[in-house]
Amino acid sequence: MYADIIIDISHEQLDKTFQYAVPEELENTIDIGMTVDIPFGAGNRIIMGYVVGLSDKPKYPVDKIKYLVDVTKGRVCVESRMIKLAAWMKHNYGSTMNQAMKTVIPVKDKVKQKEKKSVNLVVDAGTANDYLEQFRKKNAKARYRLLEALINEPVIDIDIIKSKLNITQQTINALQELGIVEVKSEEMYRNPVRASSLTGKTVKLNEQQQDAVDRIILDYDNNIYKTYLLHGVTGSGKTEVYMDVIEHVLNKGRQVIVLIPEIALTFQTVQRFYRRFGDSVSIMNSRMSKGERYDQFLRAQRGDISIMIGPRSALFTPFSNIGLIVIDEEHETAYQSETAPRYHARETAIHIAQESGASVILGSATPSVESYYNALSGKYELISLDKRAGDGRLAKVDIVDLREELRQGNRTIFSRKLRELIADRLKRHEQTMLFLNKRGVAGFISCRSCGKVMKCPHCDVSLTEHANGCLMCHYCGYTSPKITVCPECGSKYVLGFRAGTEAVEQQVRKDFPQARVLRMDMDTTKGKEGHEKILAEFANGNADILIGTQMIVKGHDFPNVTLMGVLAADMSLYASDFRASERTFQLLTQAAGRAGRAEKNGEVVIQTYTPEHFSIVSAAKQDYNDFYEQEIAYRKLMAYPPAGNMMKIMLSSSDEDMLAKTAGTLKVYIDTQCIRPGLMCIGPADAPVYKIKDIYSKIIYAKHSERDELADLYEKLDSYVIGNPDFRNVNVQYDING
DNA sequence: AGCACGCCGACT
DNA sequence: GTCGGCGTGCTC
Repeated sequence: MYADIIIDISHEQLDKTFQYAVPEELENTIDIGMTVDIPFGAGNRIIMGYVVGLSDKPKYPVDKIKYLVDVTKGRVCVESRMIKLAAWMKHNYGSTMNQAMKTVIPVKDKVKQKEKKSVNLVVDAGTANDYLEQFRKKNAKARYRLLEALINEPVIDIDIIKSKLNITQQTINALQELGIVEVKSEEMYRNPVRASSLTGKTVKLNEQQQDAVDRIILDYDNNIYKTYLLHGVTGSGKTEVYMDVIEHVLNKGRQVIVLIPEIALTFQTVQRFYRRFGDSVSIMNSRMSKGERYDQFLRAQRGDISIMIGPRSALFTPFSNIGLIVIDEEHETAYQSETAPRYHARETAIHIAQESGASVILGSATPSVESYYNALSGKYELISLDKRAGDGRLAKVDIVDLREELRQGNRTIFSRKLRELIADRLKRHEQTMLFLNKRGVAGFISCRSCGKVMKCPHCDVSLTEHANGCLMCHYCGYTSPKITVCPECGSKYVLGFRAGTEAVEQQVRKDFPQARVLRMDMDTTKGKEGHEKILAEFANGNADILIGTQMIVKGHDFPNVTLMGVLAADMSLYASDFRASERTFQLLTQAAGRAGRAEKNGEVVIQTYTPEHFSIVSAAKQDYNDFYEQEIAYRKLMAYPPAGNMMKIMLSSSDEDMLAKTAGTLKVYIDTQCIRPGLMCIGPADAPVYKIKDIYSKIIYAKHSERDELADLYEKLDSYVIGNPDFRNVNVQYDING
């Protein structure tokens, strides 16, 4: 008997199955999905591998086939559906089979918690220079290169050494044996989850909620498994709908996965599920220890639990009979993985559901344009909840035109209206939140006088400013010279937004010295604890004003907040990304939902240079359909997803010249060798952040109306890149519809 | 990823 | 020659 095995080394050249002979005594034990120990390579070193197939026929010269050693002890066997899922992800999102396997197998007992290794110089300058001279004489080029670099900079990241200096592990080992360097690895540590207790009231479903539940349950009982888009305005009680459907599914003896964006995975949310479903609920989060995760995995497999709540990785809980997958806040960007395979939890959930005959509920107050498009086209079923469940009221929203403020001579961060309202709230001892939506801001240029933003004439996304003052499009590479006067109105107030949360804090302290101010951003929330601490302090009323970025508009409810100020709504509007309008609408709608969720009337002030922009207008009206109509027209016009499909091909390398050369080669290859009707390819252009840690990146975009065409293109490009030695030091990543 | 093999310049 | 060191190719 022979076993097809994926080996536990993530490398393109090893990303295929290897056939091993199964020892007779293991023939009855071995099964697809098991982890086995195998001898590999010339040294027959023992590594791990995953069994993905079994057969009686050898497909490889029999004399070269080795025997596998054993089934790895202390590891759980994954079901074969997980291996199929991994293969699907590999094909759809572009990754090695090994990476896909690791994504799908949630528990790794040998946790490679992205430990960062660095090489440190451990001898003094004199000794180092002696060695350097010695290497030069002996013509030991690699050692010379390495030591030279280390003399300049005594601590260097091991990845950079290997890629940028083209040094192999052997050279590092050699210097280590000579006692010149040491390799140090930094371990990341994580916090255990801490729980406190809370109580809440149970809610009776209103008519609309009950309708939604009934519709889904009726289909379910008739074995119709669909994807439902539950479009419910803020406060319409989506969670209650989920819970009723979940209960029904559990009663049928099937299991449920509930996905929540990590940031919203607070104890409060989870507590609601605990209260209703008790011990059958389990949580997964990224901060759990390997032991805890391993337990979760076993418990799910044994059937001890039947509901798993967690971030996108909870999707891979090994339940035996999944009946329902719920994705809350389905529009959140956290549902897309940042590492290969760059899968999207929504698409993956739908795939899993189709494979196992399960339903999917997507819930959001501001659905992603993709999902709404699918709902309108009949691919998903749309269920709307437009009535607020409790007694909550919509906040009153005011849009303030900052251009007008400028004309009136007010050049500060706060409009007169906002300043007045803040003073009023201070007097009434109610709380204020000030929101600076800095998401994806990379130096766009706008006119302070007329609000005009410099955009690419071909791609209709914002141009970003480079160090030399040139403006550049990150989709197609279009460049325009430095702009000093507004081409629209001739004003010389053309510049980018530079204000950060610190600047806002200073201004608040200056204008309202009596106010107690809290600031929440990357700086003040080092680690997860900081985040919760600030929110708790604000909730307890220890501050009057909370200033922050996106974090403050997500999740938590503060009943005493009656004023929300959005300082510059435009900021997220002009990220150089075709989803900028969508993000802006979502953020503003969420922000507006923060004010006045309880009995007190809330007010929202949105300050902007472009009060007429549809994202801002429709967010102020809390009108999703209005927003959607205009946004989808734009997507259709530009053939952006969901109206078309777009593949992002990102090339990165430490060698700038090589990067430029290979990016050009690849573009030419696509244009000449991959001709297919309807394929459009733009670029290469510099990535939004061109240089990160000495690694340069360029991007090529390919558009096509059919997704499969792009997947085919990916396969073709991938094999071309692997076969071309020029790409040796260039990393190529693909991302479809990200 | 890591091991073996073949090539290349320096040294006995 | 031959030895230490580097780059390349292969691994069931």
